[in-house]
Amino acid sequence: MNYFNKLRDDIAAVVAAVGLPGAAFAVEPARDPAHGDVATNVAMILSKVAGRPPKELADLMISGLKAIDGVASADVAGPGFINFRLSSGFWLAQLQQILKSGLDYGRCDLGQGAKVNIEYVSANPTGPLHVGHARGSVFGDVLANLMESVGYHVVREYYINDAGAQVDALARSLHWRYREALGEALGDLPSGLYPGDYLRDAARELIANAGSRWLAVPEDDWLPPLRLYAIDAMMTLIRNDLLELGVGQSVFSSEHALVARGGVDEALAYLAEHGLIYQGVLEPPKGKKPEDWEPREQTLFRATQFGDDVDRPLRKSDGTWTYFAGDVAYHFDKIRRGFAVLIDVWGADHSGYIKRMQAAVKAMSEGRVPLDIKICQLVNLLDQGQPLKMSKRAGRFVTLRDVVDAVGKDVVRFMMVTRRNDVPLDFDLAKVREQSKDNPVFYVQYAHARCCSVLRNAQEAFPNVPFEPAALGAAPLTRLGDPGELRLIRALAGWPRTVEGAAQAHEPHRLAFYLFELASEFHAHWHRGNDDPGLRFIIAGDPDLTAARLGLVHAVRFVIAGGLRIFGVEAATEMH
RNA sequence: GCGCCCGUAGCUCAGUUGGAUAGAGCACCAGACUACGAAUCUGGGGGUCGGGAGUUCGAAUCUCUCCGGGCGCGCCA
Repeated sequence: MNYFNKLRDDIAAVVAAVGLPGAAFAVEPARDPAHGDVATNVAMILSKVAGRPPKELADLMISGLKAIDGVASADVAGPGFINFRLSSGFWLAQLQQILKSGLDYGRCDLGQGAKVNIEYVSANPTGPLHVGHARGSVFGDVLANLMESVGYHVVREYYINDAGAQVDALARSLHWRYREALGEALGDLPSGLYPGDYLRDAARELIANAGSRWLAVPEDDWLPPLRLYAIDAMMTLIRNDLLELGVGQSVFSSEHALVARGGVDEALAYLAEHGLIYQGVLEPPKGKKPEDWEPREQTLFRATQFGDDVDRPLRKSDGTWTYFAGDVAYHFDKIRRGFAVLIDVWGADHSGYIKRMQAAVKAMSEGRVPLDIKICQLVNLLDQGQPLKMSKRAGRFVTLRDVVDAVGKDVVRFMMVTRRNDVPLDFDLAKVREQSKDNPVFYVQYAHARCCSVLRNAQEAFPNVPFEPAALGAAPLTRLGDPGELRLIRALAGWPRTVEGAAQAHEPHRLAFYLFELASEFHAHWHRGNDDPGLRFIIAGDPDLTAARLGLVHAVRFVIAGGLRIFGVEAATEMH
């Protein structure tokens, strides 16, 4: 389906036929349409290994290249590029392919069913998700959709950090609110506990379920059960927030459960067997020595053997595991579950942990399982250009739910992947409600709605002509030939390559840019019809031409809707 | 002090994994509606790709080094 791949195979066959060695060369869209449709650097790449000038090699191959199916012309240009122009028959065949594939155009089997684990969100279960979580949630979810669409078997996962001091604080916070709700006058909430009304709600539910049975017992007795109760309540909250956003992991892995079943011991035993754990003393960080620094002997992982800067501690001085030890065990578990690729989606504040985690995975998988860690930078929440103030300390922050309720899930989802994950993103509540080109969600959906609109109108104009995509595949598509129409077809035919590239790079934002550009091409072509009515899609009295052009409209609609489906965004059929 | 990320038009950002003359949008200027939906479109000006050096046929992209911004830096997760 990705015609660049097909052409590369054809070109490679010509290379072999003239007796040149194989090489990794590129087949790409020509940068300038004046150059042609497709360009390859094969002659320049081969010139290095063959020790002959690119031009000479190109001349050697040119007659073979011109004979490739679908190639209308091939020319040598510039420093040794070979530019191809593809035949109109070739482009019409692409269009037919789109009409045949429908919403599935662009799907492929690149991944060949390989198992990929994508872990995302993994927010601590201490409260509802805030707007900062939206980016990682959507990024992970869209990346998962994208990987599935190119043939990977994807498992979407959430790691619940339910084993540390934070969930103890959560349990104490719940107990405080519980006592409060049962009538005790407690005054201000002690520092270190979680404010926020959601725990008042949880306390009231607790009373409904358990009455006052946790009131008069010592902390050692109420803490473990209330911790479980609180984590469960918070995870319910979080899951519901995620569902509101259209995000749904299928696997929720509990750190507590992992530790309880000996996962940490197993992972560390594996590392110990391979001689990667030792007792040692770390140097203080240079130039920033903490005031309370004391040399301390710790259990360390030899991360430096796998590219990290220092060896990393696995055990705290009180004998319990560090967070890193738990994460090592968790990734060991993922490796043992047989994933070929691991992807973690983290917030920017965790970027300091990338190297050590990758070192651990490299060590535990003997270099076989790549771990790609995608860092999501901050989202600057604005309203009409003004930053929205939030105070997490006071428990007042803009929740994910607030934002989804305000602008809708489709808008949040699309906007979160309109930037590369590793650059900060401005999210302006006023702007995304605008119906203008400033608002990319609107602009893309508007293009789709226009497609739907013209299809409705056409059916009214020709009540007896079948305009379904299946019928249009056989329509006289050769009636298409206007340069604007061919531009659109070329743009459409580039979709599979865009999907493949985005999937290989784990960069879903590329799809957003593609869709914006495709929408732009479509709007532009639309307006050519304003200036020249002969270019409109619906031509009264010419059902054949209308049918051919509606084939193009259907194709645009399919690609936009298929792209939006990867984003998990509805393709609107009308704008209001 | 060290590590990672970022630095591209006045602003917000792309740049197809090293390719040809670096591209969009916003803003600014000049135009296009008795409409297949003008919520849009057409044209114009605007650049030392943070600076410098290197690698090669060729660098925004790779290496080194400075400058600037963000995040992080042994018992927080």
